[in-house]
Amino acid sequence: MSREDLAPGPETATETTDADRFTNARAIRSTALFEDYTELIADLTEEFGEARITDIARRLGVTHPTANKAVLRLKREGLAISRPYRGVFLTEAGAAMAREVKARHRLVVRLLIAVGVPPEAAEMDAEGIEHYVSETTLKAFEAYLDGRG
Amino acid sequence: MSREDLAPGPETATETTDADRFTNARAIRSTALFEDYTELIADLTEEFGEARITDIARRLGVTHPTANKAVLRLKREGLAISRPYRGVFLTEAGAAMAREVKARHRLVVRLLIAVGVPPEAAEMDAEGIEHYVSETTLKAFEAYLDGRG
DNA sequence: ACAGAAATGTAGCCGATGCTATATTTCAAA
DNA sequence: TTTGAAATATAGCATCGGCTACATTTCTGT
Repeated sequence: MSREDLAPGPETATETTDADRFTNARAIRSTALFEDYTELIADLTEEFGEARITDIARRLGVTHPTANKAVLRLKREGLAISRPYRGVFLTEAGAAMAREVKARHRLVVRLLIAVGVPPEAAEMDAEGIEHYVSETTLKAFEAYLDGRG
Repeated sequence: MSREDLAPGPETATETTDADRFTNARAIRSTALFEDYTELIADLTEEFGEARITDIARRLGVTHPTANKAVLRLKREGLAISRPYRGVFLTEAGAAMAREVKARHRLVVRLLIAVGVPPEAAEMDAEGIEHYVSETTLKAFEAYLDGRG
């Protein structure tokens, strides 16, 4: 006996299922770390002219071996480049991701503040929320902030 | 030479640092899965009187060994109980988590829709966002939805 | 009652993401 | 210039969360 026989549930035909949503969330979870790293490397490069492993690690609150391993993955994915014992730099793809993430971050913070969230909490929560905001939702946020919401 | 010497940055004294935010986000990431499972087990129990591994797996879009392992972790954490080859049930702690998560989920979806996000996108994005919404932000959402925003 | 189907459990693999401990290299100051 | 400190790299460990393959148990229909 399958449960669908007993209770088809609200979803029919082409609707989005629970599984779709969870699968989507899992996919995002796996890219969130890359987004954090590219954004941070962009920040550090702007501030200091380069992003050093030690600084990356300190800003993220992890040990440097952890940061180093993550940078290896970034390089493998074509998002960053670096030479041994030297700073890390973003590729064009990495820089593009960083710009995109930063824009999303700012928009999420602005929206949270606009609906009454204290700035400190908005910054804190945005750090996690930003990764899950879709293009559609982003557009809606923009419209809302432009007073058309 | 440490970078703090060159650029103290905006944070001083008791302010929240980047590292604090990222550490917070990582902590949440590690509980997000438990929240998904407890919420789902609560739903299935209400619908069918029990939550079976196969149904949990299908709803989450994972294989049953994956669901089984997660349930083992839930049991280890005191959030669920089960006997071999039988359905899974929440402990009081698990049920409390489920109630809390469900309330948060509904509130996030309502807020997203209120600021103009299409319901379908709101449901999709809420699945990830809900885990990162703090108590403070939740209160702000409530106030906003009550027209006091 | 029993055979086959369905559900559940277990073993073992993999990659991601954290850690500590230990090289190695670079940098800075005497 | 050289030497000690700082930064970086690497090795090895653990857990999580996904998978496939296979064993076991329960359920169901004849």
